[in-house]
Formats: sequence, C-alpha cells, structure tokens
Amino acid sequence: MTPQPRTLDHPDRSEIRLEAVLHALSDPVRLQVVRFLADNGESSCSAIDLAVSKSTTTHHFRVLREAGVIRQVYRGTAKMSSLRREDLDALFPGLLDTVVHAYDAQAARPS
Amino acid sequence: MTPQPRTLDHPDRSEIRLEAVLHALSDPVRLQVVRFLADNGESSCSAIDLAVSKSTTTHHFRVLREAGVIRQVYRGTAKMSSLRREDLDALFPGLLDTVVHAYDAQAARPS
DNA sequence: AACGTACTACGAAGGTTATCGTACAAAAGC
DNA sequence: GCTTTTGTACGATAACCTTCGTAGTACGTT
Repeated sequence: MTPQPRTLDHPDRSEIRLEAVLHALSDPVRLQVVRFLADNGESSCSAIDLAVSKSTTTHHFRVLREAGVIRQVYRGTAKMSSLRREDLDALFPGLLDTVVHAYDAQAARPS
Repeated sequence: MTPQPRTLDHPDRSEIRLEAVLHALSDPVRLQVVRFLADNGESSCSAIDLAVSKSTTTHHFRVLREAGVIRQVYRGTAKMSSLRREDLDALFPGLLDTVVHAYDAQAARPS
C-alpha cells in the first residue's frame, strides 16, 4: 500500500558467522560472484555473466548477503552489490583474500 | 567373503575442489574436528568430544575425508584421522591456517 | 572362543538447497 | 502513460544434508 522504500536486511558485523560465510562461499556460482566483486568492486547483479536463471541469481545473491559476505543497495532500477571487505577482514583476517587466491589457483590448475 | 583389507577412498590431491573443501568446513561439528586436528595431530574419531551420535560422527568424518581435508587410516580397531596439510597448503596456500584462525577469533568474540 | 572396543552400513525422517518458470514491482526514459 | 530494464516473490521440484537408531564387522584381549 504505502510505497515502502526498498530496503534489504544485512547482518550486523557481530552477527556474521564463520560457518555461514564458508557455506556461502562453497557454491561455484557464488564463488564466481565473489571473485568478480573482488576485482570489479560494486557491481549490478546483471554485470556478472552467470550460467543460471535470473531467479536463481537472485537466490545466490541473497545467500551471500544474508551470510554477510556482500552488501546490496538499490540504485535506480539496479541493485548494486559489493564485498563487505572491511567487516570480513576485521572478523576473519585474510579469509577473503585467501579464498579468492585459492579460487584463482584452482582455475589455473592443469585439469 | 575374502577378508578385504579395510581401505578408505581418498581423493588425489589433483581431485580436491575448493568448493568441496569450503563446504566441508562450513559445518560447526566438522570445524570443531578440524580445529582439534590442527592442534593435536593424528587422532582417533573418539578422541574428540562431539555433541552428536557415533553414526553422525562417522558421517562428518567421511565428508571431511571425501572433500580431501583429512586422511584416515585404520590402526587396529581405531581409525586415525589427520589433516592433509601438505596437500591443502600446496593447493590453497594459507586457507587452512586462515580458517583455523578465524574459528578461534569467532570463539573469542564477545557474544 | 568369547568379549569389549571402535567404528560402519543401512535405512529413514526431517529439513534445507539449488534450480526453474511465471507473474509481478520499481525506477528511468520516451 | 507506456515501455524497457532490472530485479523480486512465489510455488514447485528434485536433490541433498544432518541426524539418528539399529544391526553389524573388524580387531585386539582375555
């Protein structure tokens, strides 16, 4: 009825759990998102070319947000996502960088 | 029939996948196991006091083994588990230490 | 051989996840 | 106001995960 400002729930820094972060990072699609954001900074959901449908994309972004890995804000019709690097680095020093590096190492692996 | 030597399947180093490792680490019980093994080295399944049944314990150890996080060998009636530190460090440098450190940081967090 | 210890295999229940299609909503621009 | 762009909500499905109890196997000890 009353047009709600579109807001999104984010966990406080103190609510971010290691298990939830690791689980959020344990999916190939979500890892790809994190890898992209680590390089490109704040991006819209559609800026990343994922091999899943739009509704599935929404799902994965929500998992990342609810785990505290990314922050999302509306900007016009777009929804911009960025890594919560400060929060994650404060809570779990080195984790994000290590995982991103591990992702690259795996991608470079001779299959 | 013919008494099989009890063997356990482990992925080769080259078969270890980051997603599987992160998933294995995203469970509180399994994190507790990894934390224990990081300090205590090779241990039997029953050396760690987990708040789950024996069959559930078996399940979690299997997930860790199949992901390539631990190695398990039979030693008499006991089954000894240890971290595959060399393999993990070679594939994903720093990941294990970072996760263990993050686990400790979270445990020390003022709730 | 009998017993105890340590762990496994199986099957099941209950919950969660990943995926999708369809229909909808909010904002920007025409 | 209409259209396009961008993303959401909902419902469904199929797969998976965690958990357990029960029954069983392998090994060492007596």
